[in-house]
Amino acid sequence: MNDKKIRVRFAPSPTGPLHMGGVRTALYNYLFAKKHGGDFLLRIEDTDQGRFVPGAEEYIIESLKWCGIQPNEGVGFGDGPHAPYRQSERKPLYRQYAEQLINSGHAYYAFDTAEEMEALRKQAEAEKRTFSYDSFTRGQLKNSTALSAEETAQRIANGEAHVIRLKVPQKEEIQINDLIRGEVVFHSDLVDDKVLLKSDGMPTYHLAHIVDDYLMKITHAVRGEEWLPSAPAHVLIYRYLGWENEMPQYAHLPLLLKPDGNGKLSKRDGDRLGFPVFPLDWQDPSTGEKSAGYRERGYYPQAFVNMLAFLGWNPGTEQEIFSIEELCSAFSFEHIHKAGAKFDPEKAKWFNEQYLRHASEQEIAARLKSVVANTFNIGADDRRLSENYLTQAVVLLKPRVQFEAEMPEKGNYLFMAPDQYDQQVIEKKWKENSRSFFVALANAFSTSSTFTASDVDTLVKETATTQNIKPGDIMQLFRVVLSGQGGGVDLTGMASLLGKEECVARIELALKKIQN
RNA sequence: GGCCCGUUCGUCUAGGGGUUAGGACAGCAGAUUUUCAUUCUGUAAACAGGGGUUCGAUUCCCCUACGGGCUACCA
Repeated sequence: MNDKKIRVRFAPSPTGPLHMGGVRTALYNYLFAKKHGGDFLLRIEDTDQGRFVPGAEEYIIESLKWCGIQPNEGVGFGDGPHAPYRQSERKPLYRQYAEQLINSGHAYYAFDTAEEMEALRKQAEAEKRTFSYDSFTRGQLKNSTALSAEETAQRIANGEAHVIRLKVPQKEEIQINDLIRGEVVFHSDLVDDKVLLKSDGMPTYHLAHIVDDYLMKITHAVRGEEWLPSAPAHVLIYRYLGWENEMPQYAHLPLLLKPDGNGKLSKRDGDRLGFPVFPLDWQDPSTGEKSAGYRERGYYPQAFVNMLAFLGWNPGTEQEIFSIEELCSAFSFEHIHKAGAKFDPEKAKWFNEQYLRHASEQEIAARLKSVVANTFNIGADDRRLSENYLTQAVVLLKPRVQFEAEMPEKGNYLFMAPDQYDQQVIEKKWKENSRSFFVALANAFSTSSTFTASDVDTLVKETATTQNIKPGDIMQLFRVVLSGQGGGVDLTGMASLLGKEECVARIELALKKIQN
């Protein structure tokens, strides 16, 4: 068992954009596979034709690519020895296994219609019970355990719609050994007769994932905790199919919870609290409804992945910043916390900030170039678009933002002269001698041969002294004159970057516009 | 309702029969700074409750409470 090659899968259904919780599940699968030199594959569980959403599969693939969680086998990733990896394309495979279960007496045909089931459920609800299709009720329902063999055969021969259900035994204890939770015991009396094959001939998740996991030689099934209640049915299916020895080890992951209040994290929470719940932007093809993605919000995929990894897992050390390679070697199921994790959008930003701090200024500058050009309408040969200028701008801006995309807006004064000036600062700091100070400063700038940050510092202080002003009294005014704003990047660094001519021009502009 | 899983600072979590219960985010205070940040320092903040077991429980067991999940011909 232990010498088998580790094979895990991520098996989402294409019913919409991939939720960040799903990405985390994929990530844990990936980390576990890589840690043990195993395989990680992507299987698309599209057995519900009614819930299929166009574009969802592509979205899943693109999301995994963006995150750097690359399957080495599966839909969108070159398939592999077990193709196809899309369950709808494997449809003919499943019926034989359902029939095998019927033949061995572990499953049966059921002819109850959806309407009949609905009525039963309503009635039970009215009596404050829950209807369950199980070992206690199946005898009174329309299925091959209750009907005669002739009638069953007749109905099938007539082409009557039917499903195949698992025949769950009474009075058995079903134990599953979960990698995260240890031994969990269920009583079979409380397990319902799950539908294995639907009336449209498609398998349900229960049958399909088992057949595929078996055929695809999956060794570990890592999935969300919402699957734990149906795990005993899965154990039974493996057992009755004769595959119990090949059954993968199950690991049920804790869920991602809402930041406030209770319940699992949903799309609504993102809208309500203003953070993305999905890796990429998504627009619902039928409603046109849009959902924000981490990528478009400006998150680095590495930061997103790092953040996700720490939601329910920890390395057991105090290190928090991990590359995906480091995550691979540090990962283990023992360090997965059992309780659900409330998602904290603030911490997510913090992770991005950490990656931003360590990002290369040159690379950020290169990425920002076209945005800056467009935003400020700057021609290609302008010095403000030079690598050097942009890089210096990034150096100044980097410590004050959490996302590199904030930089152009936050540092707009590095790319264009202000058109208005912070009135509060002007009123408070502008004195009768201010005008003469700036005239003198412009003069001093003009005659200076070099213009480094420390040159600016010296020139400002010298001018202040000759004008009989304390440097502290004009520093913020100087900032407003140059940028229009009372706060911002390092002042002398900014002046130096803007350059002598631009500074002089901005002083003259300010002198014209500020009336005091 | 039933079944299953869970419960350490506000949040993510470490730890584990004897600890000053550790870290991070957020908060607060201070230092630095021309501003806003960054950075640094400091600070406040937790073992849900009750029973056991034990010389000793936050740690092990049970109960309760609370939270979560499931209870479809959805996954």
